[in-house]
Amino acid sequence: MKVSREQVAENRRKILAAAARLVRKRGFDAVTIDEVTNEAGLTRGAFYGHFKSKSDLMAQACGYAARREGKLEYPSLAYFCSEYLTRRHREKHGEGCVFAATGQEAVRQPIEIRHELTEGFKKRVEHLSRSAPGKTSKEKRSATITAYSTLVGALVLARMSDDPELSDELLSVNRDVLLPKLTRHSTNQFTLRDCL
Amino acid sequence: MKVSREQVAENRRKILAAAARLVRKRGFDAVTIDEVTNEAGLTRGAFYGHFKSKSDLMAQACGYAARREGKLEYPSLAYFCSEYLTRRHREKHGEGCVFAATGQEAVRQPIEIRHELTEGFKKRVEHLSRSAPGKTSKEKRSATITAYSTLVGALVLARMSDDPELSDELLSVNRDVLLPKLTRHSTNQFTLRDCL
DNA sequence: TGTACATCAGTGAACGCGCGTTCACTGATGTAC
DNA sequence: TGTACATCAGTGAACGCGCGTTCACTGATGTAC
Repeated sequence: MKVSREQVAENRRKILAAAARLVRKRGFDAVTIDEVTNEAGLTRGAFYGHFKSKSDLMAQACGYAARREGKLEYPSLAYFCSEYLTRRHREKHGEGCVFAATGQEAVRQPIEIRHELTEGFKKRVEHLSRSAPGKTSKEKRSATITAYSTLVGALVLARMSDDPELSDELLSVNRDVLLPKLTRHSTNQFTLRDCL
Repeated sequence: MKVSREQVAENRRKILAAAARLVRKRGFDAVTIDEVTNEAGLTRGAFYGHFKSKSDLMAQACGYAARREGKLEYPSLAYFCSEYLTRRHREKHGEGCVFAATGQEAVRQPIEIRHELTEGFKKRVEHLSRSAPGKTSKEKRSATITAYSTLVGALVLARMSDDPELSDELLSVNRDVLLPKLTRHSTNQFTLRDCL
């Protein structure tokens, strides 16, 4: 049956949020239209009124997740790293960093998906660079890129590992190496709670 | 038709090598039994004489790739990093680092697959630690783990990026940050060519 | 404001395709004599 | 060493299932009067 215009917008938003969660939890190939629409409280058939195809949805969901699902403020790089390398983040497969959760699979996905992720990553680097250590903006950017690379690799490897000790070690070792470098010169404003 | 015992062993080896290549290139879900057996010069039906199931093959293929496909010598950590962060490695989707190529997807795969990757990763860290900077073996291990995390993250992000400049930047920035740290104290034996 | 009806978002069955897996068959291997 | 035959690795058709996508239908919305 027909629904109100507000309901249409709300349904679309729900599909997008469900997709952004499920693509990180289950991956591009494994997530199904059924799962996504059911999580949004709809049925399969409603889907194609909102999106052109599955990969269209995936691209938009990646963009949504990469833009931190609409959150406007960014945490400092130091705080971001400190929250990133935690058991909590490692366990949150549906809500964590979209680059660590889908970046590697995205290589084999349509260019639209890679594009959304790339643009999201650029934005994030720009934001985080502001609070990065370094005298010039080039130094700040380098510090951010290396830190982010380390975060993504550490999380991917920690999640991959079936040995809990190794997994914890990956988080703690990288934390010990990374954090001192960032807090030394940073403004140390550990105020934001929504960094992931 | 029946084939000789040597041919059976050779066929099995070919299937394994093809799977190790294709799983890195196409991912666990996307690679098919058809692709693998055809690349090995066989047909679909021959498969179940060699492996219990697709995921059995995937686990063995991951173990095979993680053990560097039978290569015995390990390069130094510095040389390993220097070869890792190259355009050549970024482009070699089927032959590069198995952790960067499949680690993130492996999270959603059967435990046997994760186990093979984890054990392979442990072995590799142990080997590379020997040539890592640091006074104690704990320091060497920490340096190796951080370096490897950075490598994996950098390669995943570089491959994800649809912007060639950003992709190159991910390689070069991490290279500039990582290599000086490793060569300062290392033995500098850049002799091995088979590090990936 | 009230009513009649055209619109159209959502439903759920159906379609088509691809893939993992099975199986009856083939014919080369390798062994028993 | 030579031969007859049992074994069994590989073949390719077939099965079953799941998933993306389509479509005829339903009934609530929202507009024209």
